Amino acid sequence: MQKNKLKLADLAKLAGVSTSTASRALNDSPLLKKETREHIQQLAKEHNFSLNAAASRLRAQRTKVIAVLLNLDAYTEQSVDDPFLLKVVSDINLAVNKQGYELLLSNSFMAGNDWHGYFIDGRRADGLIVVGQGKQQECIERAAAANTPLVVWGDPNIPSNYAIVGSDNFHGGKVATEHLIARGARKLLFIGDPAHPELSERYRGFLHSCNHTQQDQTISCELLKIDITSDAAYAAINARLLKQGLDFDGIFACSDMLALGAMKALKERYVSIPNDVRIVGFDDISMADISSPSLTTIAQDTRRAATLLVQKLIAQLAGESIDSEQLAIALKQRQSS
Amino acid sequence: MQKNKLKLADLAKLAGVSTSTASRALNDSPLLKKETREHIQQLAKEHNFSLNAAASRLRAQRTKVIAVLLNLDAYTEQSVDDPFLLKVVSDINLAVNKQGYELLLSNSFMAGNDWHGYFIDGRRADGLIVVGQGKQQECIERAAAANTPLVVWGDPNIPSNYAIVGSDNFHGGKVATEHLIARGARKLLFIGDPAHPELSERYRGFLHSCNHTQQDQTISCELLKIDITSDAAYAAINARLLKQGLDFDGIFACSDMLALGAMKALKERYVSIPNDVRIVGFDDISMADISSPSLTTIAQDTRRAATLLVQKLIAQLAGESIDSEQLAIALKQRQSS
DNA sequence: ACGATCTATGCAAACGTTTGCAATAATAAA
DNA sequence: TTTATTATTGCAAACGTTTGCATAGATCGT
Repeated sequence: MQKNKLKLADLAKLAGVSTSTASRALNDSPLLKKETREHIQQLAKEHNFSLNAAASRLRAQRTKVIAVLLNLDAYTEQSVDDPFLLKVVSDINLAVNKQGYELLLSNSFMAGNDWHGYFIDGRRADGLIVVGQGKQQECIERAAAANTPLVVWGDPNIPSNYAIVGSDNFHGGKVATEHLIARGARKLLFIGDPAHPELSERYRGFLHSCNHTQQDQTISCELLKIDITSDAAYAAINARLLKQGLDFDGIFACSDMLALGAMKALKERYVSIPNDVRIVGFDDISMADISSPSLTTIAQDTRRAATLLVQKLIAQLAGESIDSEQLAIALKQRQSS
Repeated sequence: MQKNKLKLADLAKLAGVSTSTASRALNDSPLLKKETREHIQQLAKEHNFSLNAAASRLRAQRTKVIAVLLNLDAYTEQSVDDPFLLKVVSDINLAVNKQGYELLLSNSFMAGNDWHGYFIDGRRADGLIVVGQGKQQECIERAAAANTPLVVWGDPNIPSNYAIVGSDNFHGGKVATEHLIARGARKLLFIGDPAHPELSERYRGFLHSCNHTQQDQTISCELLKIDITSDAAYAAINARLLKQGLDFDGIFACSDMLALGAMKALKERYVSIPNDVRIVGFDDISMADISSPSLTTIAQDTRRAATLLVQKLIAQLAGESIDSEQLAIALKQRQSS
């Protein structure tokens, strides 16, 4: 706990070089002779020296920080509780660190409406990863229009002036629904809220499968529009069973949490899964495997998504122009279907 | 997208004042006349002006950033996916923002061993919230010894030279176990890993209840030491049932995820919950309520914990000395017991 | 052996704020 | 009126890096 923190100049003096040289050494500049560089780095280690990031950022006009913005309409004042979303953040965290960047975790509460001003002009971060397109995309579009280095986790099929990385939600919806039908379901329910871009694509896939599957029997499909919380799913299925009885035999839930909520309601009313009702979720959160019956679901490759998001953002920071990219999904069949 | 970003001097010129005045206006300095202040703030809004945080931090020697450090032995190279931990982070995020600070999400991978050097000397953050005490506390202790503003989420009963906020794990363990016994369990199993400080306290509570409960029959208790993942719990209970049959009638799992894993194994072997085996978890993650049977658990007040962590840290930044604080836990009885 | 090219380092000027101190204008006290 | 006090504002010096340019040896081709 030395009282006087070392500054670069002090370290330089210790090494008998100029501050320029010291600076270059710590930044691995190829201008320096290998010995000089290593000697200074060694010295820095010994003295527990660390650069003043504020000064460095000011001078270099570069922060080496990536901001992750949770863009969730509903949760403005509320803490996030969706395990899938948090997994995405966690994976992004890892990917960001691997590239030598730090992660500023933010949200609309802090950033306000002018994301470019807050993050970029404000020199808080070099670029932005937006998690979730949200119901209205104005803020993202404005930021993109202002040339903010920016990548979005969302549905790559949505037309946009910014790059999006995300799963093939339409295909995921299709696959899930085809699977339900293949497993014998004929009266299908979609639960979720298609107002969200990604969920809307899943719903499109659902409809597509319902309408295009060749079967001897006709397939009926229905949208049960609910808030995307497990509680809402539980309540909705519960109410449905009470009012109309069991008039469906397959559920495609737009997220695992919804599926689990629905399953709880079904089990409480002694509806057999998967015999009476087959059910498929989306996301493949860890609970999908632990629940019983375990939950068939559409897995998203968040690990790879995170890597891509960060790679693309960094490419954009380097001046390259980047494109959206779609990730393949995978059906994980388990006991619920 | 103005090409030339405004700097404070420009804004000042626009307002017809000096940069000093402009600076004070944006920082709500009481030195300024109210009109002046508001006029400049107004102007700043109009022009989407935002201060350069790097410059500000350099000059003021203050970052207005709080770093949150996920201190997890196991997860060094791996992304976190414990829903409870992520909920804690999310609650901290909220609390941090409410106090006007930003949140730097970090981990041992970035910070290395010299936390004081990295965060404080490096001017990346003003203070540190460490989530999880980890199996070995050297890093925390060293940082605390270096006078790092620092608060830890952990068990407040652990002796330490730093302030800890956390639940009363011992009492939680006691209450959970007493409840199991009250519900008729006699042969109790604790699953988890007491090597972690918090879990060790829960285990102590477990033992205490087993040994001090007045009952006609004697209570047996046993530690089943496993990794703290739901998979491990599933595997362990599964193996146990195969090898020794059902030789227990109550489980206290040191986390909900473990409890859910255990429940899955029990259900697969047609052990009735709660008739044959009562089970209690810890944390009260959202899945506890959704699972079926729903899971009795010890709820931790993460919302309040987050608020306290941030408050204490900020108090410490202001020079006050702060103490550890223990939060009450609450038994949530559900169907599993 | 001599200019030309290259390598390795130092000098000094930014980067854009905040803030102690001085200065001036306005008000109160005498 | 004069002086002491207070309320506002401006001046200019930091904060600690990075980096374009200059410089001085070292190397090389002829």
